[in-house]
Amino acid sequence: MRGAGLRSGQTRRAVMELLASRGQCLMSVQDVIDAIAERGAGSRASAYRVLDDLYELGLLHRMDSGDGLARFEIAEPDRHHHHAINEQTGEITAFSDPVLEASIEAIAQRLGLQLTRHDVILRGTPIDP
Amino acid sequence: MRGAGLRSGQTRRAVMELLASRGQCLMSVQDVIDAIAERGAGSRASAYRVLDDLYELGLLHRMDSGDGLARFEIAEPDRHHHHAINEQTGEITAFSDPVLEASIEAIAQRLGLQLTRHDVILRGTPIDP
DNA sequence: GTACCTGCAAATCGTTTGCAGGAAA
DNA sequence: TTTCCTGCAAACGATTTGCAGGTAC
Repeated sequence: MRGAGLRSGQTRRAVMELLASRGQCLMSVQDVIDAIAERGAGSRASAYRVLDDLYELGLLHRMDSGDGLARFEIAEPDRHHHHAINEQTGEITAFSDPVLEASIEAIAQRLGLQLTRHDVILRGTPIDP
Repeated sequence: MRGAGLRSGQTRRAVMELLASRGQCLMSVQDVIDAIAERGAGSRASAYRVLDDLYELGLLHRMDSGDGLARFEIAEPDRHHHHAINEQTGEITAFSDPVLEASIEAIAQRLGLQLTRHDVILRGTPIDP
């Protein structure tokens, strides 16, 4: 981060600490703003700027789930995963699957595409056992 | 469509004819508005309303690609597919893959999820051969 | 001391909605 | 002739930007 010429302002520090502490958990920008506000730091504009900076640096993952809200979570390279949305509750859970990844890899190769990113979003309702 | 109590207004007809003629091709709402405007029909508001109606009926697929624009294409049940985005040109191409679908199916089962929808979006740059 | 960061408020932009008139059935 | 559809303009809500002052280094 320092390498990119970024300094350590209060909002940036608060956002990074927040997301680092949450792990694989998508948060909407508003969630982030509320959370850092509780710590007594941050404005809406700064939150958007910080999230965007960190995303550009590849430190965050971003998901646009179709409800018009951007969501972010910390990028942990060794914990690659995707998300499933419970349409009844709106709850988002993470999952990972090597077969899925392999097939995506194969498709990219077939398409002649050097992947920079890929997203898989599952939506559905829980099956009562 | 008639079954849902919908009538055949000029905007609705223009949008349906447009998307039906395009096939598996995502169009942004603005694209749709421009296209039907050329035919001398349609307003922004009606376009949004019509697209939303048709989407609710399951006649259209919708994709929110992260650039803040909603895109639609006609839903052809026997032509299930996903999309790959060329990050250099913004061009969107469709692809389908049975292995991918099977792995998604398996994941949903493992998660105890009755899928209502699933999206896969690949982003990358073309590999020069 | 300089360049970056922050907060505020105003501006943007895609999308939605209220309303009154026009059209389909 | 009832109900739905349309267009216009205003409203909305998430995100962005201009600017002036504060802060990291």
